[in-house]
Amino acid sequence: MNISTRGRYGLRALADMTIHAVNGPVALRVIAERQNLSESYLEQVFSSLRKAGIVRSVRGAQGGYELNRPANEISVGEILRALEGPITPVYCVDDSSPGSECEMEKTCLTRPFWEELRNVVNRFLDETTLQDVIDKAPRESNKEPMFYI
Amino acid sequence: MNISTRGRYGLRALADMTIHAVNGPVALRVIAERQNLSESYLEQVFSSLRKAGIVRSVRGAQGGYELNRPANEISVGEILRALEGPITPVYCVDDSSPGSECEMEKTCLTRPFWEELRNVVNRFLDETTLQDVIDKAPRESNKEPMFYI
DNA sequence: AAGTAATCCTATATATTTGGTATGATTTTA
DNA sequence: TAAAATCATACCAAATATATAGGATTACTT
Repeated sequence: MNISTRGRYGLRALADMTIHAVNGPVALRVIAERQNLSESYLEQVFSSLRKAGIVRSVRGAQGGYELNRPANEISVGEILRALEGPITPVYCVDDSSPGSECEMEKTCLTRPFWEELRNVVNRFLDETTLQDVIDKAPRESNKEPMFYI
Repeated sequence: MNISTRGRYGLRALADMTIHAVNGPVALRVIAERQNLSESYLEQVFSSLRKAGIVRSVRGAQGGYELNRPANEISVGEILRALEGPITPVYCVDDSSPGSECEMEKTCLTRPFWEELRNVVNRFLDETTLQDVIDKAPRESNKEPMFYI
């Protein structure tokens, strides 16, 4: 039951970017340094976020990334799904990708339970926004450089 | 955000065992056959369940496993934790194993969020019992052999 | 125009985890 | 004594995660 580094780094980097955005885009180099993450790895992460419409990029010198929408209109579910794929405790209750249905769907003893767990998790993730994440973050983290989770 | 086969097979095997228990222990060979699982792999799974006090074993011919407590007194959280280790979306909010604390605990931007997610998941898992899982299972599954999730 | 700073893209490498199999020992019943 | 079961541990192959590397492209600055 684990979120990989893509999701962890991605969410943390987004929170960092949002907090430190003054005006104009923020370069990955800056985020990577502040959060002690690999810039190259963040590139891959932000590529996914851009393709999902969560951030937009500005290329060239003085470029970088910025949120594509206000932080309170971006759910954590959306972010994690962009980075991790469908969030589901077991693949067989992933209703997002047709063809992934378990063949014993109708008779499986545990399927109804897993569906419920999936719903509990996704409901929470979809109700929580990037802004909520930031609001819950400790104060000091807005001032000093962070290190890795 | 995935539960591995240990947790999936384990929960399904337990549900199967509970449903089909008449009196006396059920052999893994029978469960494995009915649920189309590897008996050898189930041995490892049930070894963990036994050490966690969820099932008890009867050795020798005509032996097998049976629940160590009524199904409505065994939570899914207990089962999954025995098979998967601590259920936590990110390792750094695993409060069960001391020493695993993230060093940036106090200042991490995302830690409070991950803690909340961990709590949402574990609350649900601890509130749901093996009996609940069975009660939600489709009727037919009590009669016919199942196949794998 | 040149240099630089940034994103973008894709291939590759390495380490870890997962999902088992295999082997044999031990225990108990028939 | 034979058979049926748990118990314990070692091992292995494949998949996945976690990056690193190298270059191409774009745009700003001087």
